Amino acid sequence: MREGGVRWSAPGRTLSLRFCPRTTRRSRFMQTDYDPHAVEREAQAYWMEHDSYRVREDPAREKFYCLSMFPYPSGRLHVGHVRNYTIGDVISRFQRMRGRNVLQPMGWDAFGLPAENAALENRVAPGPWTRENIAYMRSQLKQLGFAYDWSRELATCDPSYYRWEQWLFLRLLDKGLVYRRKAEVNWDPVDQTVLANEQVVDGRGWRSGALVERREIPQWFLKITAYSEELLAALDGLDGWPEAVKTMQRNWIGKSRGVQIRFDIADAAHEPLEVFTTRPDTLMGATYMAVAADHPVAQAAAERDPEVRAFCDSCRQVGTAEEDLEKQEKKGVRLDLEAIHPISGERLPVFVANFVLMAYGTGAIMAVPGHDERDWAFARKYELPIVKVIERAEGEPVDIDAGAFTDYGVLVNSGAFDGLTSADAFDRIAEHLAREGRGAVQTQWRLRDWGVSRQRYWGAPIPIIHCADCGAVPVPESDLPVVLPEDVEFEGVGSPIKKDPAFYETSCPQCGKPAERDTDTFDTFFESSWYFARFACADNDEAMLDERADYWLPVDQYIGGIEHAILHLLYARFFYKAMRDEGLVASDEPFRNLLTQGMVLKDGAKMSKSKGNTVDPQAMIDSVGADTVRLFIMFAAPPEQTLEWSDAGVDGALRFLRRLWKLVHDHVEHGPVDVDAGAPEGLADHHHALRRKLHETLAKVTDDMERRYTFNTAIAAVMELINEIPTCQDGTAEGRAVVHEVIEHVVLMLAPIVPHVTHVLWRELGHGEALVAHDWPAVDERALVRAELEFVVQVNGKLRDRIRVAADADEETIRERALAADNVQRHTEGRTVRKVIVVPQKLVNVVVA
RNA sequence: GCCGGGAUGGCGGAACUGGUAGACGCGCCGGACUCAAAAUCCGGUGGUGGUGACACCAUGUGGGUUCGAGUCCCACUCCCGGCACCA
Repeated sequence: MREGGVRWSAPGRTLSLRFCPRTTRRSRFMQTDYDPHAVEREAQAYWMEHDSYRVREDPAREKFYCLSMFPYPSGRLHVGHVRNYTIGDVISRFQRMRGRNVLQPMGWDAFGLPAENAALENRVAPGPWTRENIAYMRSQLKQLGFAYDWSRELATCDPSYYRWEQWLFLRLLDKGLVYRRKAEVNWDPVDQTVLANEQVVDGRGWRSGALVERREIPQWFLKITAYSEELLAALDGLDGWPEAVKTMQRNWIGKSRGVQIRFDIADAAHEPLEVFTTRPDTLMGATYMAVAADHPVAQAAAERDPEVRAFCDSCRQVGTAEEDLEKQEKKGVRLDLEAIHPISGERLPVFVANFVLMAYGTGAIMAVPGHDERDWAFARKYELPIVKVIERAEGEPVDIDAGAFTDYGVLVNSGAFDGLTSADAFDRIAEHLAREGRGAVQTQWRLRDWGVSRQRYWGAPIPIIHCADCGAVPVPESDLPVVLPEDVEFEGVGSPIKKDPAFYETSCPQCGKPAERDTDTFDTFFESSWYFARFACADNDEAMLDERADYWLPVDQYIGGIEHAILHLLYARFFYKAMRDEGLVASDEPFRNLLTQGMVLKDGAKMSKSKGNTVDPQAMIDSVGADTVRLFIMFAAPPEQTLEWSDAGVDGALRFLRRLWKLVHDHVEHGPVDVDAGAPEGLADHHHALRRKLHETLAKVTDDMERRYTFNTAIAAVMELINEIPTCQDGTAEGRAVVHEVIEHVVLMLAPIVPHVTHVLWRELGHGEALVAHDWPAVDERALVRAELEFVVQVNGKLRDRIRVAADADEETIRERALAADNVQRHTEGRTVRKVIVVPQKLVNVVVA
């Protein structure tokens, strides 16, 4: 049972001696000095012995699912992890004190590239390497005292985990949400292998140094685009998400309304060119066309013209990363074709250009250099005409020679459409084209389907068998999981399972003839797209999810790095909706509230081994203890902001905990406290003042922890409160009782942040029941009463004086007192008072001529 | 290149809804304790001028709105995150 909130002078209390430290079990004398390691050992032993963080589903209690993004087991925790997990732990512990049934699980995002790299470097297979890392990092998390329910731990590299995503993949395949097509990868022609984008450095393979080529291979895709509309619309309902993240996702999904226009080619036998534009109002300014290097028109031209062929080949000598493509110098080659403008009938040259992407829209564009910056730069370079067709509605006329004008405006040089606004012209031109059968209004999305095939070893096998006769055949459910062999030799490049007949040789489930398994593995975002659901029922080997998921989901608070704002969070949202439509979960969105933490920097730069500016949290835990690390990291900056690491700041945190320890020690050493002497009624002024400060602080800290998540200001407020304690150490029983109330509340308020030291201090304060079972204290409204208020007085917005007035003074009185203040008199003397603005509780501004 | 974010003392940061700029901590300076040092405790600490009361300047840069701007608007500089195969 929980001990109630701390109550002071409860009516009818007969025992006035609140505690007797000398008779408390275990500690006859409190340690004089703060010994973080002894304290942390004791607290952790208690939690383990009592299984304090094990949670069970309890429909009678309000649940709170608090989740931090699980780590990739790279070997050791880094400071970013410590920050992420401390934030999650503070929120979890706070919510628990608020009476919620809190689930805080932890697991391992265990598949991924680094294990393969480590395998090459150290000649350890990815499996054992990963599991060793997990064991070490788990011990680190335990040392940090995070309140995880370890019984739910999972690792995505375990077949008991990935079998269910193989199962779901086949369900989605069945449903038509999975398909196979060719798609481009980074190909290293020397190592004969596919490279990840990060393995392409300046266009070359990181190991071989060879120029990377884009190459097409067959891959599996998930139809995330089937959910484009819902993924976009549902963002509006995610009130608990940061605006910045929602904006990024909206832009990523990129819904746009435009017109698909057909341009005939002068050679009547030629297929027409289809383009998509969001600016049909600029159609009359189109002076040339451009197609992607992979566009059939460019490919056909390459057959005829060696120069075009060379250009198209050179376009392939770039990785697949959009950043690389966009940063290239805009180049093109003119084709031996002319397009016909659908309205003017003018002939337009057609280029193949490296800035047109086959993956977006139709792979062809109409270029309007007057009103698009890229088109403008390209036109300048190749001396193509630039025509102004949009004019500003008012103000200076547009100078098209200085640069493209991309705003909306009024049409000029557009024949029958002159004088229309851009918005009207959009509709009129779209109608015109539709009538002529040359175009139609269309919605275009930037979002592309999710390619999930990876040509790598250390991932979950894709449960498909390729049969010469039957094609791609799903592995029967009864044969799942397809287990990844872990006892492999990992040397050189290429995936071991692609060379392992024992893995890939099998028979076709349909016809029984010899067939081969798919040797690709899933993108690791696949695992991280549903792990949060599996934590609800990680032990179920009969089903992916069960009714426990209905109790815990959705996640009430998700915490992770801002770098996951788009990909991970969008894939997880998509997965959740797909799982919902499979009847696996009951809600629409996986994460009700999202907190995106900032990076941790050292000397103004991201920590990295190459820069040699890393901080190892383990060394810190070893020297100053977990509580100090937790305290510093929460005090140094609010969670969403980048955090600048400071060793000096760590010392400051340790010093604070020593002071706190000493404060409690000295207080306890004084012997029992008569708490009734601190009854709120009739306290001396300075005692009432401290008590008011306490309850004001409690109100602020509660708000900071619950609503604002600004733990740095919560800690600062507690420090301020502690700094006021000496005002009441006056040797009176009343002062001592108030100080006692303050100290107990300080320990409670700090409990979510520094759980070990507060656990021990709470016991030293004479409580038989552990702090972990205690509720968050309540604010005593009676303590907040003030007789007087201070107002700041400004003259013309500059601070000139301060006045104290009775709390219930009316505005007229405040105004009079403000005008009468000495320094206000000096600044208003001989000038006319024009206006007096009174801001309640705060300030008076006297406006003079 | 495109999308998102940030910039406040010597440093990390505070100022929550347009209302006291610099809370809290670090560092530094001075003092106490000590044979001495460390640790600890007490006091001071944005800049300039003034013995002082005070005054002026100051939130990346330049403009604007307002009685009042760190906060809102416009333009720019630099830094950070993401860009679909790092996680």
